Amino acid sequence: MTDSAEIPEFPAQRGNVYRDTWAGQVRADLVGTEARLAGWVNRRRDHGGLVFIDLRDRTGIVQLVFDPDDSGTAFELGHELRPEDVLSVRGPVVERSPETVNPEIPTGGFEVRVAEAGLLSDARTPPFEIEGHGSSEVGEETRLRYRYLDLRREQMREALQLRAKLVRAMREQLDGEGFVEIETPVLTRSTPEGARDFLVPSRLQQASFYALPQSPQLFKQLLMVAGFERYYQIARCFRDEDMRADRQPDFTQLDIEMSFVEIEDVIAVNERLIAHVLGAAGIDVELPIPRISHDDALARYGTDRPDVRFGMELTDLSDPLRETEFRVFRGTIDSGGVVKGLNAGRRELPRSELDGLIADAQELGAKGLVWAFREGDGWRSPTAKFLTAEELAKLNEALGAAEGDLLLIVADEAAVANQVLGTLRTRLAARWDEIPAGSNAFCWIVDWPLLEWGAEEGRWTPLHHPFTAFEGEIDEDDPGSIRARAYDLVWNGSEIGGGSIRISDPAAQEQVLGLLGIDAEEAEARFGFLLEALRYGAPPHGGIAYGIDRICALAAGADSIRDVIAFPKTASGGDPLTGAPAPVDARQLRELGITVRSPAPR
RNA sequence: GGGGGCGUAGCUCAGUUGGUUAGAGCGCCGGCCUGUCACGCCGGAGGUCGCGGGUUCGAGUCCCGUCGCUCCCGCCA
Repeated sequence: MTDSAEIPEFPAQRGNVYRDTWAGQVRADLVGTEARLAGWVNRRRDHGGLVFIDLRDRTGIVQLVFDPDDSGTAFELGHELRPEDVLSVRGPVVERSPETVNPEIPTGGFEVRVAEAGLLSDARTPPFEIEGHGSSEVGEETRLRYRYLDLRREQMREALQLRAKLVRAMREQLDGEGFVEIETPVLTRSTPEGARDFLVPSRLQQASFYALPQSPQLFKQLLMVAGFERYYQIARCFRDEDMRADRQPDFTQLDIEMSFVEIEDVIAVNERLIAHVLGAAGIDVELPIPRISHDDALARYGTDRPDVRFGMELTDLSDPLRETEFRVFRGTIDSGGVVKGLNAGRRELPRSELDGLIADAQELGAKGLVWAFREGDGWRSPTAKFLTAEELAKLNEALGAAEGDLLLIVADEAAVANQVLGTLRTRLAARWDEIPAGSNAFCWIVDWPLLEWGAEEGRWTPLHHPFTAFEGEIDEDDPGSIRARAYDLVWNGSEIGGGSIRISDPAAQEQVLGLLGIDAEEAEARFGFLLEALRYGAPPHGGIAYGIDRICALAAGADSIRDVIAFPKTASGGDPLTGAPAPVDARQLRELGITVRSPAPR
């Protein structure tokens, strides 16, 4: 942060009772003027006869000098100050003498000599240091318990301010393209399908419940029927599923829908949008964003959200091995599975790390993992003895293996092989620094199947949602072959957005619901309002929804979306700060007609 | 629902094969210090080793249970 050219824009503070200058604003142009600042004591360096205080506000840090020659009373106060005390000061901005300049901070060439100071709030010693000592990170639970202190840290201040900037850029771009921002309800109706709903009991209609929206999907389609044509919303959404580093029970979506559009129209608008939004974070997006078909993504990267910043693509080795005598491979192929390989490049790995890779593969669901190093025309590998020289040569060729390359091979059901190798691919690339630092790669995943067979449910289930439009006619005998008019946007291996053209023909909608095992009666009960609306003149329409938390986390370089959410929840859905979720008064429950057995209400 | 990791001072952590009074850095408190910026120097306080039970002459350490945090799988239309 030594780039003094970049002076952030701070709101004017003239006329404010406590402050006319932000800490981060103390620069050359203020030298010789008198400034009033207010903020928190970041650090104190007390030299006995001279006290330095680093004053922190939202914009940065500036050094205050408390010198008895300037003001005896202020000096006395300076002596008493402790970290996180809230302070207001007045005094001249001066340039520091050359030997006292601190090149580490933007305001390091200047300081404020305090003529007058007031303690606005006496702070208790914080449970952790706001500006810590580098490497040691405070535990997440402690951070969340005192989130208001955690948010004082530079990293969190900047993350939330970046988030605000990105959201502003979203509105700028969409407003400029004629979109209308419209709010949809948070208390709405459960439309079971997909994720588990959060339910809210109705007091006025007991035994009935609202559901919090998993997305504004149906409302935005109704808005298209209503003729708004271009809609967006920064929408809070709720899903009662288990958490991850990139999943919270409540999260924020940029929800967009457009009428009279086809895939190309939606993609064009969204490429401009994403370029503008990420441009606000200083990230260049090269347009057009490349497209990869869903099948290709699985074949080459083992996942429908591939990280395309690096190669190490997967190779299907089933063909060269179709006649092999090696039972592990042959058996898998004969029973409909695949043998897939990954050329991890030239590596020297000790046996212990190779064993570790096998353990990783097993943890991910594989029965095992074959490793090999190309050596001459064959392999150095425990598995080499089971394969003929001819097979080894074919495999080396298929994998593009050069001398010394490490080859990793999984034989399993296609889904397992892809999951294992796809995960190892990204893990190993990260471990071996194969991902160019600071690089960004985007891709659209297109040409999705509409449905997949849900073995657990024993029926076909949508890959996106039941309102996704499809290509051509529906083949009732082969639902798996139907292609969806859907697209996902993937950034560095994270799915940041997904959408589709929607079904605007009520008959087609009923047909798809039928494939999902929802008959006309049930469809009417659950989605009747949508089907009815579609009968009153629905334009062709489609849209997309972005995970704002994920976009911000990626833009901020954060490992978890919790670092770009002001008050996130823990992995068990709790908030250590407020104590939510919590029992409620017995009276509240009585009013709702709810009986709770355990834990006992207060 | 399943698997991995973690839980010791306010914070971040170390703690040997089960063995005397559980340590370090930072922070905190007191003193000294007029150019520091992770200020420095001297001194000091601070512990239910997550919680409960068990084994043992003896448990931070071993066993069982439980709670919490975290990562992953399942799940997330």
